[in-house]
Amino acid sequence: MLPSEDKYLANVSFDTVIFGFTGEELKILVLEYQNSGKFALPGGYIRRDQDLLEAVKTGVMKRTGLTKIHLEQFHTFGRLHRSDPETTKEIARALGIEIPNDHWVLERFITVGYYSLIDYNQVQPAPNRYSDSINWYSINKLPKLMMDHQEIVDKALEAIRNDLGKKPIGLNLLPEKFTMKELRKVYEAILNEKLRRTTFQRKILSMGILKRHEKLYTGAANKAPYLYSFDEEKAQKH
Amino acid sequence: MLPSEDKYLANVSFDTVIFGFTGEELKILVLEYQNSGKFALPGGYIRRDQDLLEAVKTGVMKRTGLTKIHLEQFHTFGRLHRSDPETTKEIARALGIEIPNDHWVLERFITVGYYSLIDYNQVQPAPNRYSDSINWYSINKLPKLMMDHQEIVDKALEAIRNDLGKKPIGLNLLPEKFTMKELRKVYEAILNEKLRRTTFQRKILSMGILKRHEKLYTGAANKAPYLYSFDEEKAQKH
DNA sequence: TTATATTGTATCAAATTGCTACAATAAAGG
DNA sequence: CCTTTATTGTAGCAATTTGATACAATATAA
Repeated sequence: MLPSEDKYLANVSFDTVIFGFTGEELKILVLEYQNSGKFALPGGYIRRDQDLLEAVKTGVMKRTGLTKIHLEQFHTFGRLHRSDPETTKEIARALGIEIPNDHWVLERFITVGYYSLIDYNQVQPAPNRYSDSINWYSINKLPKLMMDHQEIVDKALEAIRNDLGKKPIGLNLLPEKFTMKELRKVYEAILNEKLRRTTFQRKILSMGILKRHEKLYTGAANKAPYLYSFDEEKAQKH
Repeated sequence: MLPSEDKYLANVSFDTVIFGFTGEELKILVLEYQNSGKFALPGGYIRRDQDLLEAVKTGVMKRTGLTKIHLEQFHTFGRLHRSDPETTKEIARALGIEIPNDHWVLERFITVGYYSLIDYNQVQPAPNRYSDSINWYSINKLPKLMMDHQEIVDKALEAIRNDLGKKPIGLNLLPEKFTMKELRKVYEAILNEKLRRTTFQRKILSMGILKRHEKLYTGAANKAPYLYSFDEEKAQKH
């Protein structure tokens, strides 16, 4: 069943770069379409009765199973030949669907890019009805993505690196309570560079947005680190 | 004559916040539609055979007469009721045009926001065929703008403040050669705060992106300041 | 108890920024 | 032509922030 023209806006779509952190690496969710072997970012169309942001939120919820989702819009891609009707047709054909040549999904699309930060361990990735699978791929070892999706990923990374300096968005990639080392590892993975342990700790603590909790006893033969969480009250004041 | 559906993408538009600097104040270009007295940002639709960026560039060229234009995309606005068919109808009616109820320009639009920085003194603002006038308005004394255009201006300001810290975009608001004081005034107008004269000079010069030229003798009874220009070669190295 | 790995902070050096001072003008006015 | 005035360019030092090292405080194993 092809999506109906009455239900969705024409010529506009969204794509999302959904980031997760394994403890070591930064990964994103990539869809693989059945039989055609094409890799793509999760995305979709915008219903005519829905906010753009709502549409994106709903899309990410469906793919991740999460309800509370951190989203940031970072860029809109509007190059003339960025979307490609041939690719769309191929994917459909591999699914046994024939798209009429004048169908709206074959028109040119301008796509709005969002990135999302989620807790890797809470996610049950769910493929959509057109795709074989949805899987985590390391940011450094992505398969060849269709159309301009690699460019979208690159821009998302640029945006998140930029935002990291201003808001403590890195927190969204960790569970509610985390150690200072985990938080630092997140920053290192995003910025792709080592950070000084002591300077990092001092800087983050001096922002006054973290609440300190009990210690975490891992069983390792060394001093146990404290657990921290994001303190909304303290953050408000600033 | 109403724009043809064959020629333009449906449901997507662009709007531009065109900044100029008078020497004291930051201003933007605002259109006023004939008879209806509605104020709006310059914007337009995207031709089906044109890059989004090209469409925006062409639009700004038409309004300003300039050919070399600095453009930055900053946000895309997609709220469900952000565009309003009643407003569009009113504007058309005041022009003596009746828009059929099923016409595509009355549909919902998602709009991509760009800001542009131009040399105030080189501009000959030109109204489009639907508008009475196009005028400079101080950023602090804008008329009531239609639909969500005030929100678009606010976001543009936020974006330019943010970008200013990274790239020396402020230069685009001045003629090719400028004094240090002029550049500082631009920064002050954008950030809406006073900056220390000596610290500003040291910081900008230490970036190593300016070329120093001859002095500017204004006739004032004091030491003449040097003129500077942006040095692309030096900037490349960095 | 001792050894080991890691954490939390203190400490001091190095770099950056804030602030003040002052010499160097460009023109006006005696 | 000498003084006055307003502004510019930069030096110099204090205050703050960041970089780098050191070290005491553990949690567990041996």
